[in-house]
Amino acid sequence: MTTKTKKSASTNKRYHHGDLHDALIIAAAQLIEENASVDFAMIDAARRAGVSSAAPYRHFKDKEALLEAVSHLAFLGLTESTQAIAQQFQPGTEECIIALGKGYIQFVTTHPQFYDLMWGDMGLRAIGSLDSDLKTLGFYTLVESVQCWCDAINLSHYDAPELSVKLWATAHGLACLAMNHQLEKFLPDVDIYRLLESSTQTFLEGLKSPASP
Amino acid sequence: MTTKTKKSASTNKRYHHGDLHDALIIAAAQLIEENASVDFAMIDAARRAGVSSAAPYRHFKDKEALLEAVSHLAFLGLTESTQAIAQQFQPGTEECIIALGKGYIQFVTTHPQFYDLMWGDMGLRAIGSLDSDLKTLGFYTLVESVQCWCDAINLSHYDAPELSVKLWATAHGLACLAMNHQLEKFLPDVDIYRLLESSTQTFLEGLKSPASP
DNA sequence: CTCCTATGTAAGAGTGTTTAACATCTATGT
DNA sequence: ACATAGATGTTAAACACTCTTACATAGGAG
Repeated sequence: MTTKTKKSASTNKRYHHGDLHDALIIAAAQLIEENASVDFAMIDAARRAGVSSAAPYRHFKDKEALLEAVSHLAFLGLTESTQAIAQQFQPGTEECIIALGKGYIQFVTTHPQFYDLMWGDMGLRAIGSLDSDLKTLGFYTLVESVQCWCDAINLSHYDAPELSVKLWATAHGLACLAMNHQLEKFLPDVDIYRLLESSTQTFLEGLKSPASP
Repeated sequence: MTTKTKKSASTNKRYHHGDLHDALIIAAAQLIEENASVDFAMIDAARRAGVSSAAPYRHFKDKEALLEAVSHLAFLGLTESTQAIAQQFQPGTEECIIALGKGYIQFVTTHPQFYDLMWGDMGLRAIGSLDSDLKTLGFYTLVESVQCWCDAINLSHYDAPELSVKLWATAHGLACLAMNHQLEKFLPDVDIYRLLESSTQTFLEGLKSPASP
């Protein structure tokens, strides 16, 4: 025996390890970050948490379930970041809408390794319960701001969710292209945030134009 | 021996199989399509081509090399589709620009299994030689049309590549969101092509507005 | 015809996921 | 306290997949 009783490193919520469930999520997130890929090894996450290779299966049905938990964490981060930004700006202003877009791009591009988890491969399958709430919260923050913008300049005939999807798509697309190094290929030394800003401004300008659908 | 000499099914370029190289690419593409994932098994591609599990490694260094070849095929399809569309419309018209966007969305969303290969995980690493030419051809088709549009209505002070990137980003973003079932979640019964069309129109309208950067 | 090289096969090493059987810890009731 | 049930963790091994090595064979050039 090695007398490694490991009594109370952290809050002693769980039995043996203390909190293997969360420790595994954190370990997996770290490995994904380090490898810049979701293709980490289950056994490495286990080792990093200080347990044997089979232990994780007491907490997660399989590797995909662990990935889903990490995905949940990632969406939590995005949602929190979005809401924090919304509170720093006057809702309904162009600045607010642009800031939300910039924040989105910032989050996505600074965590490229989480992309697959959030929108890629994984997004297509699985992802059950958390799907409804967590994934939509951030979007409705944007919708709220867009609705305010419409009301403020007498354009209430527009459908705020639809406009929001269009704005979201542009930010999402720019973030994707940036992560794939497409932006720098066609626009050397481009600033993605400036791109989003001017793009959004042009779009909003178009909405104000008399020749709008 | 099974007397399966398989003499001349296709052009007899290669020795034993005839053309294992291409047969493997096709088999891999099929498997990716069927599994709706790039996570196919090398041995299955080999079996489908009628050879042993080690044979593919005579033609492809590893699995990633085979995936890269499939990716090449996918980009070829996208490029051809884009150029075909460009030829059907008067360059420089809004119809042409919108059609290019619709074609892009059509290609991406009808081949969702190729997304990872083209823009996802794989896109980030590897992908060597084909990167420069094939991946850019389609884009420059768009740039050309945008440039014509600018010239046609005296807006030549705009940077066509930059505008093209913005338009591309919107189409790309919409396609991504559609594949992840985000569109239908927030806009039930939405038509993504109508969304792209109105979005593009609004953007172009914004460019014509006097209050443009 | 014989040899060289491109191509393919068989077998297995290495890596990683997951399960099964067994061991140990914590909580709970008495 | 103490026993016990059930949750948590360990070891060993089954299974799947990638990729390598050693050997076999086919077809063309001399």
